[in-house]
Amino acid sequence: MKLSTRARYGLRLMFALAKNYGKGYVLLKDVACAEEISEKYLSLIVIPLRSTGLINSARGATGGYSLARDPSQITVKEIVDVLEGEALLDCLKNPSLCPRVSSCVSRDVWVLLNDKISETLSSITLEKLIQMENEKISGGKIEKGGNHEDSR
Amino acid sequence: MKLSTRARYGLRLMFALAKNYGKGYVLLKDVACAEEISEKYLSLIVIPLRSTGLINSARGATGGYSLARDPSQITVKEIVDVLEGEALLDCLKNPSLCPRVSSCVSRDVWVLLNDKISETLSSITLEKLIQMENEKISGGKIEKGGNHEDSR
DNA sequence: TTATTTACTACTATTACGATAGGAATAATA
DNA sequence: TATTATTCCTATCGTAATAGTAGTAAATAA
Repeated sequence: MKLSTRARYGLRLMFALAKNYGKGYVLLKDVACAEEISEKYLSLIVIPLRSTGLINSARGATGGYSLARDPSQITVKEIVDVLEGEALLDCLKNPSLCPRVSSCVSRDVWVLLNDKISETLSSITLEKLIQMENEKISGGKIEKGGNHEDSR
Repeated sequence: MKLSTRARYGLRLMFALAKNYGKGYVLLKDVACAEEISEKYLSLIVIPLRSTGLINSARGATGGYSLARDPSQITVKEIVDVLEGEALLDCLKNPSLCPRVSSCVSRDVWVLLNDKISETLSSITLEKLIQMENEKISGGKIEKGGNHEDSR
């Protein structure tokens, strides 16, 4: 039940692309630098995201990556599924793996949990994340009127 | 986001103890046999469950393990937390680990997910699991008298 | 004493994870 | 055409976690 860095980095990458949606390609180098992630490592993470059709890519000079769909049309679940695999447990997708599936109550727990996770992650789109960040910035900074230096 | 076998086996063990609650000690050997889990491996899993106070143990002949509390008072969350660690991510419990915590929107996603998982697992007690199994059995078998159809 | 059980410690094999390295393919541009 | 900048592909590697085995010590009821 630990979250892999793959998924975490992947989400940050997708978020960066989302913020640039409609403005052309984004360089992996720039994302890697801004997010302080190894560019090489990020370049591995990006591959499944591309082959699943979540992002587009263009080689060569002026190339880069861009979101394949509007940020409102991409959920965190899609990203996590690609980078982490869909199921919490193999017998969830593949019941034939275990002979005791039909009578297994503990499996029912995991099915339920898996559904809850899916539901939660499905409800969060990249657009929503952008909104969250905006609210965070305007909420954390000068709140109308009295101004003071922003921390950091 | 894979579930470890530790947690899965642990839940099955706890469930077995729950079904025997109030009837004395259960032998690890019996659980291991019934659940087709290596007794040795199970004997490792049982240790943290004991030291957290979820179960009691007694050595020697006529010894064994028993649930420390009523099945209605033990949630799946407690079991999972013991065997798998509480947080989906280190920076959730320990924000100081990451300098970008305050501005990190993706972290907010994981916080939200973590809460949902906790909430879900907290809502399932061992007693509930016993009920689920009973319904499963009576639902799958012949309905006595043919009166009420509890279609779950 | 003996049989039975938990408790403890050490070891091992396998896999997954996080990361690095080097170069090939592609495209813009000078 | 040569150069440069980028994605793309494959291979490798060290470390840690996971799943599991093994052997022995300690406790306890009979």
